[in-house]
Amino acid sequence: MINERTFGALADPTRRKILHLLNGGEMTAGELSKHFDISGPSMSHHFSALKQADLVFVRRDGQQLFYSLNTTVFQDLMTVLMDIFAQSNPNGDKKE
Amino acid sequence: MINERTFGALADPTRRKILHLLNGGEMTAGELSKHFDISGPSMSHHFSALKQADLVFVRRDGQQLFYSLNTTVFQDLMTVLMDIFAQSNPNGDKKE
DNA sequence: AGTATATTTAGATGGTTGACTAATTATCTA
DNA sequence: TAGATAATTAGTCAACCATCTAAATATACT
Repeated sequence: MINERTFGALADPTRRKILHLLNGGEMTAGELSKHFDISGPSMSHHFSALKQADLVFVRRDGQQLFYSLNTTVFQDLMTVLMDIFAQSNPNGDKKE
Repeated sequence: MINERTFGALADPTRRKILHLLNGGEMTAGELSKHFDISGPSMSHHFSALKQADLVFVRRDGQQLFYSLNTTVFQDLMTVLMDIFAQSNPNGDKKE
């Protein structure tokens, strides 16, 4: 699920805020855009980045596009970070 | 601990591989560089990015600089990702 | 001091990114 | 079909990023 663009997508604060907003449930592009002082096309660019990063799902209902979190990527991200950071270090194997 | 450059630093595959190598314990800049087909100065640039992102520590011993993982950032990253992705976050104990 | 080794800093270059305005596509309603 | 609304795509531009070579800095050794 995680691809080469996933971390890059997370690197932008606007996109992290979009994801955070989607935490509360799906929202339309327009609703999301209202939370930012950024032009519609620029917002669309961010939505595209999030889509390509597999971080969000999209569905259309009439004129509106509803975005929602792809929460399965969350687990994948955790796994990747664990792989990078969880080390066989002094305390690493301690059970509690 | 996490700053605006942390996610950006993680967005580069070379830097993720550096971090993964450091998982096994501290290594010198030279040792790390041997694992990549990238010039020394470019590697140094990546080390600098990782330092500014608070992802690694550095210590000098003689001519050599030893890099090691800053594992506390791991927890911070987990917390931030949980804040973004974990559905319904009533407690809101954020640590950013 | 002089030389070798380890690493970073400086400067240049091509590619990527984030922003904008203008134009286009998709859909709804009359 | 025409007009309004929602959102994206196209085109542009400045800023940033990853890379390189060359030069500089820091340390060790003789």
